[in-house]
Amino acid sequence: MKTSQRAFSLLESSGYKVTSQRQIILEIILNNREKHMSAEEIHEKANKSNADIGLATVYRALELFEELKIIHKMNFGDGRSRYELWEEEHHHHHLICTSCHEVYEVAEDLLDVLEHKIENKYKFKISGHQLKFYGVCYNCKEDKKDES
Amino acid sequence: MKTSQRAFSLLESSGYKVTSQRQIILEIILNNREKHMSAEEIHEKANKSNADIGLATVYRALELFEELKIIHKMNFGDGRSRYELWEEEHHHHHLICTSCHEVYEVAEDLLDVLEHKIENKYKFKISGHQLKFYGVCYNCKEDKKDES
DNA sequence: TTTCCTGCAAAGGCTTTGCATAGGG
DNA sequence: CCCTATGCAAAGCCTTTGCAGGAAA
Repeated sequence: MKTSQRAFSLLESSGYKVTSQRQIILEIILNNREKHMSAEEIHEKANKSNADIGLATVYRALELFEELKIIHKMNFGDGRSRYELWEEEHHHHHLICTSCHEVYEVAEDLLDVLEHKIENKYKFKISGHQLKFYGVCYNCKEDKKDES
Repeated sequence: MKTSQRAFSLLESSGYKVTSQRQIILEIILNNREKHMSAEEIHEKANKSNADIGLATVYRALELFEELKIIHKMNFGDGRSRYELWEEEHHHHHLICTSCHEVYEVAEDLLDVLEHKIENKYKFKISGHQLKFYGVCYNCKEDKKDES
């Protein structure tokens, strides 16, 4: 469980306290990689398996984790923010199904060439990116059976 | 002013009415390409130069335009949705400065290869994409003067 | 005339904030 | 002990909705 160690020393060295609530919240995120949970969902999970944590505390912890680059806030267009581990090189993309609204992760990155081009042409120092593809996933294709 | 013609025939053929409010709202969007305006900003502009349009009407028009693929709703992480013309092949990306929060547009696309790869590997039929780069823009670079 | 549209205000949903208490270092 | 963190409830935003009057077709 390296990630949590790193995260907590980061908290300490930044002058923040390692509270039980923060530990629980981070643990939930770690145990649910690739789930893109909302604050509400994290809150529910926390209170299902542990003591009572206030929703406001969840929001404050998430804000802090984001500031420390432990997690990433994202938006998939459903009106609430979703969170994901930062992952050193968080070089993956998301496929969002416009039919069932499922979100899939894609390992490929391949944006390096494009990034360099943009950095030079626009004099813009890139520190991160977020790429979403919209479309219809395998499970939602009408002609799914024909493909067997 | 081709785009608005196309938009209004689309409205009619879909059974919606061409009202003055919808015309004004679309006109504002057309006259402010690349501005990524929020509903509130469109509302302000509308009431500055014209009669009174309710904010709810703006939201309803934007929702309709999005459904008809006349515009695109996006999210730049500032808590409100922003809108942009659909533009047949809306193949451009956004540079978001983490310092001044300005949003720039990039003409390059170059995602075709990646898209095909993903379509095949994940059996996902892609219909659109959205790519955001985060970083520091030219105007916010500290070493700006050294580069002259 | 009929049906859809608009404005207003109220309601909704997510997120943030104020304040008194609890708890980490 | 001191100072930050938490919980609760209230407040803040952005967005959506209900409803009665108004405007397209």
